Amino acid sequence: MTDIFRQHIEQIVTLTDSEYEQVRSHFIPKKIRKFHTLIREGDLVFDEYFVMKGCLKAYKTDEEGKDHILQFALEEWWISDFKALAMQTPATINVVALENCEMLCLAMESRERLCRDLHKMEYFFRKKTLFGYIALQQRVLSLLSSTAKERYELLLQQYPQLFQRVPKTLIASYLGVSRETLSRLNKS
Amino acid sequence: MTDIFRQHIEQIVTLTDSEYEQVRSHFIPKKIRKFHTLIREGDLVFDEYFVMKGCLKAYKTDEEGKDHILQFALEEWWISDFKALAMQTPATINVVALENCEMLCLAMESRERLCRDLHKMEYFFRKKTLFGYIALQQRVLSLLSSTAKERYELLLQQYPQLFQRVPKTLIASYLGVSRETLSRLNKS
DNA sequence: CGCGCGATTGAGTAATTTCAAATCTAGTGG
DNA sequence: CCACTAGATTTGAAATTACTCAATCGCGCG
Repeated sequence: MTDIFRQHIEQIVTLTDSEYEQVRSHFIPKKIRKFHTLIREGDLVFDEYFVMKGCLKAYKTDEEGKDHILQFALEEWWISDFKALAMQTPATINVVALENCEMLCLAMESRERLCRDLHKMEYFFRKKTLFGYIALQQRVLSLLSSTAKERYELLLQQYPQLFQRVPKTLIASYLGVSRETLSRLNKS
Repeated sequence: MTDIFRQHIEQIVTLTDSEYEQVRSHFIPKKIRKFHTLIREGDLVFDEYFVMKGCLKAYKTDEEGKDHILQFALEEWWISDFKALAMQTPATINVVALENCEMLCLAMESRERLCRDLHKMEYFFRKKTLFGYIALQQRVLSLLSSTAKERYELLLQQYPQLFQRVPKTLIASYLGVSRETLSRLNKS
């Protein structure tokens, strides 16, 4: 089998087989069924997850009960409540499976130990985090300076698979508009 | 003198004097005057900057000529066009001094070399980037789920100094509302 | 004193939201 | 194969919100 996890890491650093075994040994497979919750608001969070198969959403529910999507995670994405994980505070978002999912679970201590023991992995996580930071800067800029239609088209272009797999309502709440407005965008 | 740069790093990793000298030797002091441009859209970007004194804005101008603030940088903040720096593509934002500024300038190769030579510094940059990522996630969530008034009050609470130092117009374009709307928020 | 910049206010306009209803679609069981 | 149902999407109309543009205000500085 082609190991998408190893490939994912080796896009950034090359590993010997024994290094890879060392890395892999810290990840624990985990499955979760469609609609089930991986992280619930208020929970303490100890792990982050690499998605092998399936699709999840991380979202926050506001006072009025409306949901706002912080991120989706398809195959080869990482997901968690990174703030809760880093600060060891209760989760402020929910993470829920949109399909049956298979993940690799990495405990925070495992990540830190990997980074300590394998300089390459500290490099890997630094780069990965930097790319995430850059992507979020782009998202902030697009929230500030683009119309909903432009944001929609950009997302469609960047992640066309997403539109086959998640309901439009969720796309709307990722883009920051109501589902009715999103629907009307397609027409014009 | 109290070295705010060393303190800044030692909030995350402790360094021996000689390690600190090694780190410090890669940073080149740079001054820039109020209203002058550090990075101009279209430039190639080779450096990132640690602000010792002063205040800058990173912003994008849209097709209609309106500015949108991606970030401010006060003392002890880092600023650059991180996307342009990481990808070695032309800058898509401008970085301009709002006051006379003193910075420490770090070339990308110097950062990578520091990370290679000093595992502690790779750890430092990984953590720093993670905190930046988390802060941006919070900003995305507040853009999606909070009213302009709530975002204003959060910013005021987190960075009260900012309001003494930058015009309200810029605060408005950071929050994603017109300056008139921001002005009316204070009243209600 | 008067100039200029930033902030505020008012009025009209444009865009988005809300709420309700209608339509479409995929999956289920007869 | 077809009818039925639940969920998702679309459409319509009214209400709300934010925007634009223009005018005014307030303050610091020469």
